[in-house]
Amino acid sequence: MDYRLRKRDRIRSRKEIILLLKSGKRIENKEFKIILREREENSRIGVSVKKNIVNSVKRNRIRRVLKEIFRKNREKLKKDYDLFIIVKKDISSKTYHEIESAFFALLAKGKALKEC
RNA sequence: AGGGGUAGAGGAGAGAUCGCUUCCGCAUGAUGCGGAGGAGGAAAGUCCGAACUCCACAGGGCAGGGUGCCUCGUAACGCGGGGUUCCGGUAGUUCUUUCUACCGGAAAGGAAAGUGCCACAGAAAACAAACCGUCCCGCUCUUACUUCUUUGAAGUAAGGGUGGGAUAAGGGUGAAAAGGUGAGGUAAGAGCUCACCGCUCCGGUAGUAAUACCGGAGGCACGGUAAACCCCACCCGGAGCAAGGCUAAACAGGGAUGUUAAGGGUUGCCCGCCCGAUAUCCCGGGUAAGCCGCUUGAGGUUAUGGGUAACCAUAACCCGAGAUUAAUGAUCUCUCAAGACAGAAUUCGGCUUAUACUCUACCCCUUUGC
RNA sequence: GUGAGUGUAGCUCAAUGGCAGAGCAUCGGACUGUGGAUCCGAAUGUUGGGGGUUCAAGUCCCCUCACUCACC
Repeated sequence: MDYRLRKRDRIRSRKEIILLLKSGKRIENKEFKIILREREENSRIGVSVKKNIVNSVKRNRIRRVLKEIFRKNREKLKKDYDLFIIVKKDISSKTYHEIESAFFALLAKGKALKEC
């Protein structure tokens, strides 16, 4: 399995994001809002952290951790998706593993994961 | 030894695995492989100053904004260095005033160009006058005493009233009361006169200067506030890398002006200047994908020299991020003092603010010892 | 990137440089069998924070924090 996360694996234009926001399926809890839509092949990710988390170092860490989680666990997705994650709460003080389990719990709620 | 302040230096390290991104090389034809590099002292706030680019010129006046002890540094600054004066603290000195040293701070030009303001209290708040009071003189009333033979009159003293004059010493206030203290002087007083201090003016000396010191003269005039208006001196064209340029794609055009003067530009106004036909302006429509700008620069490090210093000069060596949904990360292990504030977006010079912990220098406080 | 504004009692807002107020809300009392309404009374402030100018600062000046808005 390829664990890399190259440019083609990321959602890279404003136009695409607006389209996704209009047409995608939404799942959310207190921390995240995930918008996803099925794709033919090659899952892609985009992360947006709200500015109410004032400190930019914290925003950067949250975004990087989420990208890392996606990179390592892409094969667990049921199908290929465009996946846009909006972070609503400051979760920068949590560890990688706490964020990971919270993220998977939400994805499972949206039935986007393979059956284990 | 502990605490505080100011200034400065640093601000976790090592290993393994999996990634991201820029450049170079090779393979190749869109990705692989290898190599090298990859956030800060504040990258922050956007409070100042510049570079750079465009607006076809930037020139004058008014308006507006900014700065304001002196001097040096700088590309420039509202920044920095050094000095002056004033203020605060500490220590010493002195009966006290004062003087000296060290540390810290200051938007520190002009109040004898003009205007405004100075609540409450107070007699009065800026023109020094009125009032109370003090003193002298006149008139008058009351009381007491004395003198004259009595009625009564005169005189003296004290007190009250009133008129004229002298005065600014005193008047409970206030942030501030018209030089201060002491002596003389006077009817009472007063820079009225004198001594010391302060102040103003003039001259000299030292210094580039701010200013300091010395000498002389003047009886003293000039309350505070310009971070109130204002005056004076100096500075400022406007916009900002979403500047601006190129390529590609897409769309729908319409209107106005028009040959020497309408119009337009010069982003507050006037003059002036400029543009003026495949032109200019206005309205409407379309696209927003890529490339350049984009990192070698008022650049760093070291040495030598100059300078009290900020800084400057010369030489050698070095190249140390360049993204665009936006790289510099994640996990695990080990070490210790257990890791703060915090993330580049055109680029520099400052200022300001945040900052666990460690260290250095100076100053202050507390305690203990010599 | 550029520019403008706001911050005062729990809330909404006032206040020429001169004793920080109003309305609503809160609390206590009266009225009522009880509650509401009404009447009487009371409490409430580091004027976002720090420093400066001034005799005196919410007001003037500087720095700073938070928030809001506008334009490209």
